[in-house]
Amino acid sequence: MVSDRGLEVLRVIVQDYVASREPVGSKTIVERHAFGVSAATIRNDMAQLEEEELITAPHTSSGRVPTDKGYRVFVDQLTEVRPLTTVQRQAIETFLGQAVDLDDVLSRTTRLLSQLTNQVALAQYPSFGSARVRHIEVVGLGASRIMTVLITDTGRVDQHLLEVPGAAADTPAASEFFGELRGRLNAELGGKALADVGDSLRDLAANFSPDRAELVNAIAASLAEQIAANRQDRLVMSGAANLARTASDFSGSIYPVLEAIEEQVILIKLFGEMEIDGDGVTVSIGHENQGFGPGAQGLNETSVLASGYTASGGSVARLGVLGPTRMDYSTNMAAVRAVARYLTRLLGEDNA
Amino acid sequence: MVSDRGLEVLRVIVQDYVASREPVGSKTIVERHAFGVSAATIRNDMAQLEEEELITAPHTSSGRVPTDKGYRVFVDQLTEVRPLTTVQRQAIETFLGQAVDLDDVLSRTTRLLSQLTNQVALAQYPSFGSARVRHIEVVGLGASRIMTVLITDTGRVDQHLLEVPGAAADTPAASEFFGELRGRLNAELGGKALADVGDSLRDLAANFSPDRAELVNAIAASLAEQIAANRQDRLVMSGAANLARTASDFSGSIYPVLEAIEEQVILIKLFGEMEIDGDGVTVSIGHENQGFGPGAQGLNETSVLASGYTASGGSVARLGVLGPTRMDYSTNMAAVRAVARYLTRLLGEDNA
DNA sequence: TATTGGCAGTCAGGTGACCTGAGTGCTAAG
DNA sequence: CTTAGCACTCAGGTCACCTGACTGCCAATA
Repeated sequence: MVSDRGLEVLRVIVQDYVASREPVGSKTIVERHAFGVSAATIRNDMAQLEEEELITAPHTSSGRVPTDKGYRVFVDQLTEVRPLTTVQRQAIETFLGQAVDLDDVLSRTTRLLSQLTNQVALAQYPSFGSARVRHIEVVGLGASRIMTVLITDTGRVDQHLLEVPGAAADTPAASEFFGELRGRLNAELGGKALADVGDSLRDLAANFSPDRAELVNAIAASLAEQIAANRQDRLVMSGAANLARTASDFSGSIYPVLEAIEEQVILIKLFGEMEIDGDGVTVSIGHENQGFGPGAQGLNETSVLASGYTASGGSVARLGVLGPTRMDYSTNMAAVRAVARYLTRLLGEDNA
Repeated sequence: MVSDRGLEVLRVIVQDYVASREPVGSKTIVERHAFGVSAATIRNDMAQLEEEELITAPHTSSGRVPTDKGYRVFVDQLTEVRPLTTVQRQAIETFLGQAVDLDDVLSRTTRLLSQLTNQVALAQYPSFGSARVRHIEVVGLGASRIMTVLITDTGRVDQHLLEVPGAAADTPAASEFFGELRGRLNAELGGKALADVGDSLRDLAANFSPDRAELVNAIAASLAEQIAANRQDRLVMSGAANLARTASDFSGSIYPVLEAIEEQVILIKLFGEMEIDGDGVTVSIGHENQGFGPGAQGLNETSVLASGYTASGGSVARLGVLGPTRMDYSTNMAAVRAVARYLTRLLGEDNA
């Protein structure tokens, strides 16, 4: 077992290594921290930590470096999420407060978060899964072209074009018909969860005269497709340049890392698997990122910090940062948590 | 002056250097290309090329490398844009053909282009500048919340939320009023260029009863803001990982390059300055990218290829690729041109 | 038993000497 | 104008060497 002092040694190893980027040895530990024991004693503790695979030596005669497992223990037991400074909090409020729509909110969120952490920041669009229909529009755009617009209570707007030859969609009659259709759609579907609208859409044509059936069905199919296609979430990303800045933290090129990030599927899966309790911040470290498809091994030397935010309608999405395992967990976790909280407040009140 | 053979030498230097990534010397030139003269003669030609600053020697005893100026001459005079293979053409059609909306089109475009060129691909949203209003929606979303949706003939949809306390926007009366407002807005503004709608919006309230004036003005202001805020273009980007792959082509870190790319303003300015004739491809090489704001010197060692595409309504936007100056101009220019052409066709017919 | 000082051993990384080979510029001759 | 030849340059690889920062272990100590 590792003694209390041993854990304390682990902590300072992580902290010093993150700060200095150099393997830390027993001598520097006793010099920089008041342990009240000699370097030899620290060496004994370090031998135990190495036994437990919490630290490792890059080569025989060098100091020690935390392993993924070491970072894990550090994150779980040894670090306090230190609160942000008031200046930083204000920066969040002023910068995010200016956003005009959901796109803008998420774009600003990632830019802000990447600046606060000096890492790559990621944010997921609120999932359609548990979102509800707020409003549906059907608009004729010329003779044979119809646009459907789906607005959800998460503030998301998706449009879809469909082509219906011979629909005569720009006549007054069609306009009236669209009005009726719009009314019925909103009456039937308004407030329903997106996952549940399928059935109602299928029966839609029964409510209209048979000669309209084809058109109604085309529109219903378009809406259904719109919902299905958008079920797959999208990610917003910012701060990729920070990866290049910290390139020396990676053993090889940063190419596989960038590639894994652009392959958004991997991150979406990873976000999905990370359990997040309340407004906490979850961390996935190094090899823990594996198993999310080919390309995910590009994330072998990175850590992902994630938290959740809630858009109105209760739909939860993730946001977080990604960087080398050698990162300042304490500060970055605080930043992620603060931004997630603020985002929840913003989107909650904004769409209440 | 540089002789004809001298230019031919420049051409093979560029081609060989791009292919091999190594300075090319007189001996390898006579070995690999049938010039019918000796290495010494080539050396004389190279001395002239160096005199003209078209090539340079990294160090005394090594082969030569093209300068920015050398690439410029190569691009302007010595390269044929070789057509794409049928397979590649088909890839463009099938991949882009599946797109469902403008976001999707541009996202697919950049992913495709980055795959075709192995470089970073960029695409600009069609500018609002010359776009026209296709449709405007006004929707009540609860008691005090109103959403305006602006649809342009470029296929772009922008929504905006506004808060009007006490608007009672969810009453039947309000709904009717919104219908009237919607009708008037579309009648007055439909088909107008976005740049020209300002005046009409200002006079809008005069058409409604005075007790509605405040609300109408709020909505008009919202629409005006929506147009103004979106005048500034956005960029879609893909293939940043390719920069990491070609990292050895840059003298320093790729950090400043990535940073310049994320700072979209620089690229938007650069795109704006590049003159594009017809469906040609314009190239900006190395130092030519300077002068577009701080951070632009990050693009000192990159070249930007750009072409234009036309969305219906005549609004022109740019797309292109960015990579190290040491790139395969011939192939990449062909890819950019082909994608730009296809995009014009797609967006033209799709919104005709 | 836990801690300590001391000592021998290890090894990454820096330095300097050296060599090799690719490539050049120049000159004189064809 | 072209060519062959020659002397020169220099990047980059290799090798030997040294230094300094660590460690592991052991015997002494509190």
